[in-house]
Amino acid sequence: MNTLAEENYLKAIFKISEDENENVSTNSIANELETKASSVTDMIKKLTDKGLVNYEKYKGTSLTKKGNEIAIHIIRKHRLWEYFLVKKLNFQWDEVHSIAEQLEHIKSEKLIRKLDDFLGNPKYDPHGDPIPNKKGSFPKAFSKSLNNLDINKKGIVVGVCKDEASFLQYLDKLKINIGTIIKIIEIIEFDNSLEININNKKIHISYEVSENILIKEI
Amino acid sequence: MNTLAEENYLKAIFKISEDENENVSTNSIANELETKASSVTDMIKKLTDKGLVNYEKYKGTSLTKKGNEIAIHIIRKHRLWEYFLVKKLNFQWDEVHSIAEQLEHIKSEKLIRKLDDFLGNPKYDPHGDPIPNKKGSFPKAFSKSLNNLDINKKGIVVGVCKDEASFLQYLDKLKINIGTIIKIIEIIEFDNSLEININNKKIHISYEVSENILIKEI
DNA sequence: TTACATTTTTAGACAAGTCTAAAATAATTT
DNA sequence: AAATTATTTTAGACTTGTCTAAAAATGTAA
Repeated sequence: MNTLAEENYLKAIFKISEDENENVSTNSIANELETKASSVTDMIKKLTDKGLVNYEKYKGTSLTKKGNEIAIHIIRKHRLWEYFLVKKLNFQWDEVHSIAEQLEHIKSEKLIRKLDDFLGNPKYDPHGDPIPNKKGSFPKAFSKSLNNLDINKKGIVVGVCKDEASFLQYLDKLKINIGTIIKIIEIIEFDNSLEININNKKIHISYEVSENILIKEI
Repeated sequence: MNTLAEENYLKAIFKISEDENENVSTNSIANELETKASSVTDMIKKLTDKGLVNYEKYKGTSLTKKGNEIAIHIIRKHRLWEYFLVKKLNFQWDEVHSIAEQLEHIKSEKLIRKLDDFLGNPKYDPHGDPIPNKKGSFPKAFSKSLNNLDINKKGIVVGVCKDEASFLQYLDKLKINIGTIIKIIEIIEFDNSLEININNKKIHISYEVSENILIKEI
């Protein structure tokens, strides 16, 4: 059984590994967890002893098979709880992250199995992120970021890459939600920002925003 | 904000205070929490500094108003989660205690408010224990222990005083549940055990069991 | 390739919560 | 009331997870 701190480290390493494909650096973990590099080094040693990460001094860290499985299981729990909070308790999608960060550490296999069934075995969480199944395999994501959509093409929003409340609230304000249909009208070369069409209204969004919206081409 | 350990101490003190009406002893807390008296002394000092308990060396401990409120709030959360686990996720009543012991420490007022509404603002948990409302007041319990019921009288089971899995499973085996109707046939003077009638079957239970079954006379 | 900057690790300290062993106090027995 | 027993507290140590400051390794630039 792993402690809360250990679980958070595994999750952080998993998250960083998703983007960069090499060993993750000590600093990037420290950054992700808002802690100090020295604390990370200490914890990494402990996780190495437990066989959850591969680590060589000054060379960075990667998850072992076992560590990866645990990380995925925590993500599964996190996303199932987020789904519960939004779909059953009527939370807004920007409110659930911090509560799910607590709930994801509750230890009971049976609880998660039963919760999954109760929710109807959902495949995607309220942010459009795939929910791994019991065995740890993710449903395929057919999405791409909005900034990769061509001009004049239409896409349907299936998720977001950022779960900061401020970002999600901004999307709400723009009336962008899961299921919203977006058409690219113009790509401003200067800063890669976009003119897009939503419900027959033309709006302008920055490149950074477009990067963090996942769409499926239609 | 209080730590998990602090919350468990407050809960333990509350629980002991329910039975005995005086200051609770250091040893009784140690016993309840399966820890050592010296650890209790240390923690009690911390809780005193935080204004959550009244404490005088060698004289025992009691909850302050503030400490009492926190304890009741944790009990509210525990019982709401138990209700959720049994009524929504179809857990057995003997399985939920340890999971609820984890869930009760999740910090979010909004979560509990929404959970309460989602469950239909239940007044009693699956063991028949009253669920305090937002303001911390308990619904009145009109129950008494089965051993206090007179001979030839009938009662309906409304709760239990013990939530050990072995006890609850034994009750299941005897077909005693919330709502079961019990009639006292004979009280054996020698050991205060009881002959009782359930669904027209005569069975024999020990005094210890009868003590831990709550009934309402009918 | 030497010098400087950045990253990472080590060493030592600290807070929370626990423990054991010993001392202090309270309760009980004779 | 003195002696014995039980309870409670203190003192000091340990673990987990964190931190700061300094040392070591690595990376970059002239």
